[in-house]
Amino acid sequence: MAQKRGAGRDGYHHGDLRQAMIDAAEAVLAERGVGGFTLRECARRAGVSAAAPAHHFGNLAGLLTAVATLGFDDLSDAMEAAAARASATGGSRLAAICRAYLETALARPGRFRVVFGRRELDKEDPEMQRAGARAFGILVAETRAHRAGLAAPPPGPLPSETATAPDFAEILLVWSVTHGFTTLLIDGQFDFLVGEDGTEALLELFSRRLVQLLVAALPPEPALAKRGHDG
Amino acid sequence: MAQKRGAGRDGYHHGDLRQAMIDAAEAVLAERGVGGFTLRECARRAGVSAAAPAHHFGNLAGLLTAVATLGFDDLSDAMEAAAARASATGGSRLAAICRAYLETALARPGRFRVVFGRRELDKEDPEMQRAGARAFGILVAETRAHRAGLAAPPPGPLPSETATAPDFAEILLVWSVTHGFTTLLIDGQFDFLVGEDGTEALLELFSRRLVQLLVAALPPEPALAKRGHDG
DNA sequence: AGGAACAACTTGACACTGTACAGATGAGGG
DNA sequence: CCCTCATCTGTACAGTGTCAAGTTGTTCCT
Repeated sequence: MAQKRGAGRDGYHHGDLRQAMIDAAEAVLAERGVGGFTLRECARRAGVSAAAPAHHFGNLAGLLTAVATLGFDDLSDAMEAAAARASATGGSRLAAICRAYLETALARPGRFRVVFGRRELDKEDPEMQRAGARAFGILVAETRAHRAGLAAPPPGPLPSETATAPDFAEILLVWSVTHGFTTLLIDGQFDFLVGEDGTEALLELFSRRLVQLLVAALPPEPALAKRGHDG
Repeated sequence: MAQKRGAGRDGYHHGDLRQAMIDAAEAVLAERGVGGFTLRECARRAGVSAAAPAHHFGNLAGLLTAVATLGFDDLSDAMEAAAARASATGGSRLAAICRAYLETALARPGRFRVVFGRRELDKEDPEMQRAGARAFGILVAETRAHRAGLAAPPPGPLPSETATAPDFAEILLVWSVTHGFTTLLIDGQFDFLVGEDGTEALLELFSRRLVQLLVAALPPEPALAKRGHDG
């Protein structure tokens, strides 16, 4: 019974290999990065043979997909928490979620790289699709609420035809700025400008200046308040 | 003698293996993508043993670095050509280089992924540093010219202390938007919104709406005309 | 021209990788 | 109690990047 719940290993069966593999994957990503990521190394850390994970994840892509799902949900959690905090202190929710996006990626760059395209994932996986849609939904809702001048987005499900919405461009602009800066920073493209220890300064620059320019670039559209969600 | 110049293979020595390997690398990247990229496969296509490339590139990272250098220069060439075309037709040069960035990446997504971080490169390589600085320099110059209201950036070398320049944020904003949109599109993050065949529509959306919002977000600063380059 | 030095390439090996398959193991349901 | 079946092991295979030692051809010096 300690077998089914604990992380330990009593005998032949592991008990909770799926979770153990995911934990190991996170650790390997943190230590070695996505380049040094290996299925066999994860299995080794979980104290299990190289072929064991196949039953739980199918193949390498399956494990990475599970990690990516976690990554999406972490992104969502961080953005929601940041938005709530901003509401409490009277700050801009939209600016808060952009900053949270960047901070989450910086906290776990390996995982972030798994989420966004580095290696092949199983894009049909319903759990990952749900997690991805959730994160994107936050972006949509907060962008709309900002433009409508609302304090917070109204509750409710996301509209399904986002791609044809009149504010599609504004939404993608917010995502592009945030994702672009994050990616460039994570991948070290700013290193030749500020050195490797300039991350803190760049984070400040992003929060104080980039996001300000972005937020100012979004034309207000009070009509969206009516549509808001579900429109 | 046909040995030193041609791509053919007469005897023991190849003659121009370095270029042959780069060509093969580009082909493999185009066919199989960065995930299916392999040093041995490139060597096979160049008609050479697996260990042969080591003498020219050191290791895999060396070959990828050479490809990345090409990618940076292609980006620069495309941006310069687009800017010149925009000047001729009276369009916005800044908008043109943003679109060129996206189009270049879409034309060769595998190479673009090599340039921006997927696998480990030799970041100390002087040729790649030069190519990267050149591409970034175009971005800096065009952003400044745009804000200064100039038709084109004045000739001259780039200022060296870009990172502390007052318009650093504006420059990074342009890069972030363009790079972010490009990365998200290339990595298929928009697929769940518009399907896989919506690329053309997204390119239009980017050029007509995203870039417009971006360009409008950049506050004009005529004072930069004095500084411009070399300031 | 002859030979020596040297760069370019091959061969063979090693330690890895992901994955497939057959077999061992043990938990839980009838 | 035993039987089923998910889970895990062991082994194997093709393929990877890289290294060391040996071959081959060019080039340059005398």
